[in-house]
Amino acid sequence: MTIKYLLDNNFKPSLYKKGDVIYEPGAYPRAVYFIKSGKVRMVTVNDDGKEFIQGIFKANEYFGEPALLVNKSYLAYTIATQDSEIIVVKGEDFLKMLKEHPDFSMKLIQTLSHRLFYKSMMLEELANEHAEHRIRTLIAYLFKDVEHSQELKVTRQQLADMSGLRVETVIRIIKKLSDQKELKLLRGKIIRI
Amino acid sequence: MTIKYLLDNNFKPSLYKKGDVIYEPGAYPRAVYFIKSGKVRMVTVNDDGKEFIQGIFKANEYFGEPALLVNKSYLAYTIATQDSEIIVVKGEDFLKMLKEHPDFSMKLIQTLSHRLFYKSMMLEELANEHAEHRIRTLIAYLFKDVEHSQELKVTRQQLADMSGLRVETVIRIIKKLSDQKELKLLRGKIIRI
DNA sequence: GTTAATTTATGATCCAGATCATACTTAAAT
DNA sequence: ATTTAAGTATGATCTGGATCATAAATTAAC
Repeated sequence: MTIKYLLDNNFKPSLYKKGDVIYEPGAYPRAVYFIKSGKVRMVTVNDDGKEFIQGIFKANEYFGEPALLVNKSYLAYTIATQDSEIIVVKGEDFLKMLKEHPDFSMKLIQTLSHRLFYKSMMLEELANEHAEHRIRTLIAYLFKDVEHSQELKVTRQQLADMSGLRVETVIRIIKKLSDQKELKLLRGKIIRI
Repeated sequence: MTIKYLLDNNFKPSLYKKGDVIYEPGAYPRAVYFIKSGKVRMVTVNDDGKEFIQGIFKANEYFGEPALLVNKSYLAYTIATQDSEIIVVKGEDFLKMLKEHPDFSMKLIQTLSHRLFYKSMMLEELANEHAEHRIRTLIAYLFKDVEHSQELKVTRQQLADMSGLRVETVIRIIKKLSDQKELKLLRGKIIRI
């Protein structure tokens, strides 16, 4: 796995504290970021300060390549949502990795394809579907890595920031879905049935 | 360029007539589609029949790889918007191309990165911005390959289908932008100032 | 274990943009 | 050159979800 490869090749992780900004919009990309431990959120923020969550990245994932590869400045903030160890791989080293390891290159293509899938799905939702449908789709998507009768580790605010809705709306819809037995609520937590 | 490579290697284009459906949602991906000539639109359609334009592809571009590479069925329809010659490259052949031509692999990574950029930008718009802002951003994006005082070859309906708005709303906003001299209207056509 | 900060909850009001309806203009088809 | 279809235009009404306000329940911090 890639992180191990990097550590074996003497790349050192940097420490980011919860809340630290890793990069911000407008900055010129110089590196790709591999998460050894921790979690980050990638968000765009509009003029009113409203956040939209473009993605959440956790241990063993990486982020920041698209901007680097197309040589455009970042669109989003990336912020550590908990203390994290992140290996910052300089652009040139990343390109070398791609060149020298076709299997990694292939993996990257698949990763990018997955992200495109998610974004296409959400675009369709935001463009055409009403609040309830959006939340249903989003929850179904998030439930896919959650066991039965386990909880979703996501707040209503985060669901709002992923779906383009407001917290109050999300809260009302979750309640409704719970009434319709599509999910369970346990002390506020959303539980997969 | 890739199309030339394919033709030189004896891949033959298929003909699709205007309106022909190249693939549809749910179908299992078996190929990647290279456009020799013509144009296609990729659209998702919701239960009410409302379309959302996920992308427009023209000569020398290709489409359909993400679904193939992550091995998931298609989300969208792809429809020829004019008579088109399209080289249908079977999955295995496409994978072979990727393996044998690292430069192509690199190009693909960049292409996917570009598409991600566009989708991230539009997600932010659909999630957080009002109609006028969305249309401004979208038009600015489309104007980037349009000369000064040249027209945008896009209808109001298409702008609506790319922005998640309704035609009437787009028409009203375009009119307003024209009043504000942000663009010119010539017999209905949108002209870059 | 107590205080502070998040998160969840719920009602009341408001408004941007959807929807409906109808007409005009431009481009395409025959 | 006409008919037909597609696209643009504009007013009137309606509505889903935003916004505002206020409080209760959890969780985190000290």
